[in-house]
Amino acid sequence: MELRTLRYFVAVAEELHFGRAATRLYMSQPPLSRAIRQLEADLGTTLFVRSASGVSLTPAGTALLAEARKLLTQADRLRARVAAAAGDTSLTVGILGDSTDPDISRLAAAYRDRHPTVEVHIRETDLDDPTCGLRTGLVDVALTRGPFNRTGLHVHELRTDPVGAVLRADDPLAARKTLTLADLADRRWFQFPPGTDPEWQSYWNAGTHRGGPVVRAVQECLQSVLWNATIGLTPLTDHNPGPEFAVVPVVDLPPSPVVVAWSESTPLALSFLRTARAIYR
Amino acid sequence: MELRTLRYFVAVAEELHFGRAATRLYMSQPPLSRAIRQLEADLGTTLFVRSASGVSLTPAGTALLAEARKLLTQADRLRARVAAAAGDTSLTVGILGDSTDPDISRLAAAYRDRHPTVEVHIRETDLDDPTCGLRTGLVDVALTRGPFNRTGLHVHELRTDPVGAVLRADDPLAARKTLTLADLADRRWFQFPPGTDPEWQSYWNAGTHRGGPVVRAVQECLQSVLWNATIGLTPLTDHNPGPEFAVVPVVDLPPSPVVVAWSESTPLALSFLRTARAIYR
DNA sequence: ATCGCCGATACCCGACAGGTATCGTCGCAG
DNA sequence: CTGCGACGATACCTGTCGGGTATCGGCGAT
Repeated sequence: MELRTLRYFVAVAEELHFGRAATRLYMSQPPLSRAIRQLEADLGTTLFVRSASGVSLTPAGTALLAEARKLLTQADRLRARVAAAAGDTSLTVGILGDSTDPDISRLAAAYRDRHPTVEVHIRETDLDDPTCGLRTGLVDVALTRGPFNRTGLHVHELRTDPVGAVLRADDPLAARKTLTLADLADRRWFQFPPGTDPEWQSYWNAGTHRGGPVVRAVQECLQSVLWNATIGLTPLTDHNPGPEFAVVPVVDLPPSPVVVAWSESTPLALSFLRTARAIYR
Repeated sequence: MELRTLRYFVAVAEELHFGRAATRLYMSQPPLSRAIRQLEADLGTTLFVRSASGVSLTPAGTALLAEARKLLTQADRLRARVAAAAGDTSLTVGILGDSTDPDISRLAAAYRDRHPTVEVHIRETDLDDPTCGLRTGLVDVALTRGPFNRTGLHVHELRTDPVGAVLRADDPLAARKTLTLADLADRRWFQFPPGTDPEWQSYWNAGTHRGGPVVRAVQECLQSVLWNATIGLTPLTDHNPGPEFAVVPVVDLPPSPVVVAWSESTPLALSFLRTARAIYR
C-alpha cells in the first residue's frame, strides 16, 4: 500500500468511473484498473462493486475513502513541516521565452504544490541564451532546449520533439505534409544576436549561416515570418501558433530536446529536476 | 514520496547507520543509500549529515522523523479500519510439515501485521498431500512445494531450491561435495503412503519406485536415515537438520519449487499471495 | 603509513508501472 | 431480438526503477 495507490483510489472513488478517474490522473484506464485490483489484493478486501450500471463503493471502500483522504492530507502537511524545518528558501527557474508548452504550467503547479514554502522565481530569457543565465548565476535551474555548450553544467533530457517550419498560412508550401531543407533553401532565415551560444545558433540555422533579420524572441520571429518571406523553425508540440500560420514538419532536421539544466546540485535544484521528470514522464 | 521510502528513512534515522538499517530492512546498503538520496531530492532538503564519524540528522531530518512516524502509524490504523469495515474474516493456511524454512515465520509475522483482524489458522499436513487439503476445502491457501497435480488450482511459484540428500554424518558419502543419482542407486529410499499425489511421489523418488519404509513426516524420514541405510531428500536451504546429519547436493535432480496455491481467488487468498511474494522476493 | 570501516558509485537484472490494442458483457434503442 | 455503444478487463509490449553484487574513496584509528 503506497501513497500513489491511495491517490488512485481516491480519484476512482470520487469519480465512480475508471475512465474519468484515469483522465484526471493523466494516465490511461488499464493500469488504473490494475492498480485498484492490486490495492484490493493488498488489503484483502473488495473496494468497488463493478456492475454494468456503474461503479459503487463497498463498505470497506467507503471506510478507505475517508481514511485515505486523511492520510493524504497528512502527507501533504508532512511536506510542509519538513520544508519549514529546512528553512524557507528560494529557487530561480529560467525558461526560454518560446516555451509555449502546456506542460510548463502543469509543472509549475506541481512544483508549487509539492514545495509550497519555496519561493519560486521565474525568469524568461531571450532566444540568444539557451542556458537562461545559468552561467552568470542569474538562475538556479533552467527549463530549456538543447543543444548548447554544456561544459560545467548538468543536463537532463526530458523529451525530444521533431521540428517544423513556421510559414504564413497562404505560403505555397503551407499545404505540404512535410518539407525538407532543400524546399527552404531559397528563403531567408533569421539570425541570432552576436554572442549567442554557437551550438544553439548552428542547430536552429541548420548548420549554415543564413542572411535574415535578427530576432531575440518568438514574437519577433513570428512577425518576421508574417512580414518577410522569412523561415521560422519551431518544435512540434500539440500547441498551435495561430490560424495565420501553418507549421509543417521538416523531416531532415534532428529533433530538438527539452532539457533541465543546473550548475550546482543543491537539493532544491534536484527537487525541481525530480518533479519535472514526473510531469514530463 | 512513498510510504516505503518513509519506512526506509525511519530505519536509517533510528539506527543512524546505513548498513545496520539495511540489515533491519532485509536489504543491502546501496539501494538504501540511493532511496534516501531520492527522498532528499524529492523533499528538496538534506536529511542526514554524512561524515566519517557517523551519520546525524539535520533539522529537516529531525522534523521528518517525527512526522514520518505519525504518518506510518496512521497508515497502519488505516489498514485496521478498512479491515474492520470489511468485517472480520478468517483464512486457513496449509503448510507442509517439513517446512523448516525460516522465512515462514517472517511471512506469518508480516501477514498478521498487515491484516491484524484476520483470524489466521495454520494447518500442518503430512508429506502425502502437497496441496495440504486445498481440494477438500480444509484450507483456503497452501504454502507448499511442487510439483503436484494442479488441475483446478491456482499456483504461484515463489522460489526454487536445489535438492540434496540427507545422510548420516558418518556415511562414506557424507564428505562428498556433490552426489549424483548413480551414487545413491544401491541405497533404499523411502516410500509415500498410498494415495499420495503421483507427480509429487514421482518427483521425490526421482522417477522410479524404491523399496523402503513408508514415511508420513519429516521426522520419520530422518529417523529412517539414522536407523536404516535409507536415503532422504531435502531442499537445500540455509537451514541445517542437525549435527548427526550431512546434506550433500544431488546435482542431477531438478530443483524443487516453493509455491503458493489456492483454489478460490478471494481477496483474502490474494492478499496472502501478495505478502508471500513480498517476503520471498 | 596502513588498515579497516562505511557510505558512495558503477553496473546488471528482474519486476513492475506505464502504454496501446482488443475483448466481453451489459444496457438500450430500433 | 438484434445491433451498437459504453466501459471495465485482458493481453501484450516497453522503459524505468528498485533490488542485487562488486568495488571505490575518504576518513579515523592504531
